[in-house]
Amino acid sequence: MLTIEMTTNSTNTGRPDPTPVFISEASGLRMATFRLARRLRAQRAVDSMSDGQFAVLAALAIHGEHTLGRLAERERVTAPSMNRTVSLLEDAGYLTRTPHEDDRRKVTIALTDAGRAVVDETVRRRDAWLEEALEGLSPIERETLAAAAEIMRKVAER
Amino acid sequence: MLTIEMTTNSTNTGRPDPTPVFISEASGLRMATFRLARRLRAQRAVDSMSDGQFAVLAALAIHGEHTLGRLAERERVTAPSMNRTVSLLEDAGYLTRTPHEDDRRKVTIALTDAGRAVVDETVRRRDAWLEEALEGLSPIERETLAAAAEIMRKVAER
DNA sequence: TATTGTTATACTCTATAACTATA
DNA sequence: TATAGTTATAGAGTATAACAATA
Repeated sequence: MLTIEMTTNSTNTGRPDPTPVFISEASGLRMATFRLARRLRAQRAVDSMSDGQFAVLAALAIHGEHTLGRLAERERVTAPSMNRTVSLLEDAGYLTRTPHEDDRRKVTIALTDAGRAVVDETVRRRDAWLEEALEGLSPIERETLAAAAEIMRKVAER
Repeated sequence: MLTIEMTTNSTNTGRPDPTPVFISEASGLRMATFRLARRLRAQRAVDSMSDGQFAVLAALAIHGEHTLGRLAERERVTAPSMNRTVSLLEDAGYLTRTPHEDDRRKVTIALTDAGRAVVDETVRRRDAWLEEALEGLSPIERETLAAAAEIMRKVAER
């Protein structure tokens, strides 16, 4: 895989840019992705819940119960940080911490019904907001977005 | 022909879904947008800088100098929060705080060359990462993403 | 001895309330 | 009196270091 040197910014030294069209594509997609993500993130079930807290609940909803260490690893924070977040969510009644069956050093962290409800309601609001927006588009535009979503997932996973 | 991968809600209660295709489109786009945004956000010039700090520098780079209040308003945080972030960025040499010309209660906050360099380098890295990913795609896939970016911006602005 | 989780401590980022300076 | 910014204080979220329990 070859590396491309990009010079799109305002500190351009004057050297001509070899691939102007591709650069424009990347910048446009980057900005559009950030703006749409920001709008979607604003749609929440519990307004006082931070993104980090919600991400933990969402991970448990999608991937099932975790040990503390695996949860910290998945969210890319340290174990003490995750321990603190988990404690707050436990106090709020959104998840439970139970001793692991086999290895008693570990704990099993799982969603409660209340925690699952928060995830479901947040997902519902975000999708409802987006759905309403999609309804204002043409069929071709919607097909373009659906196809783009597949490609974006592929790109994000590389 | 593109197949949309269904990612139904695992807590579906059995209630019939009135618009399964549209919801699938929305869910797919929502998840793809969040994942790509997360990957892009990880590409930074200064690794220790928080998203909030970088957002301030980016706002100054895009929209020019601000008073403290306008900057807080734009980033949707309180004036004391923004004041603290601005103080840290000022200490780090990324922006300057100067008295306002007309109204001496106000301060004018502007990027330094170092601050602009951080913004430029971060943008460069994100676009370079994305550009490399785009190179692995077909021309049609790239066209789809370029068209989708336009639509996503339109959707985000509604 | 190594691993898993937790506690101790510290710094950033957020907020609300109170204060200073200026209009 | 109202506005712009700042300071005081507190809670959330992050980290590293040290500790306890278990394998």
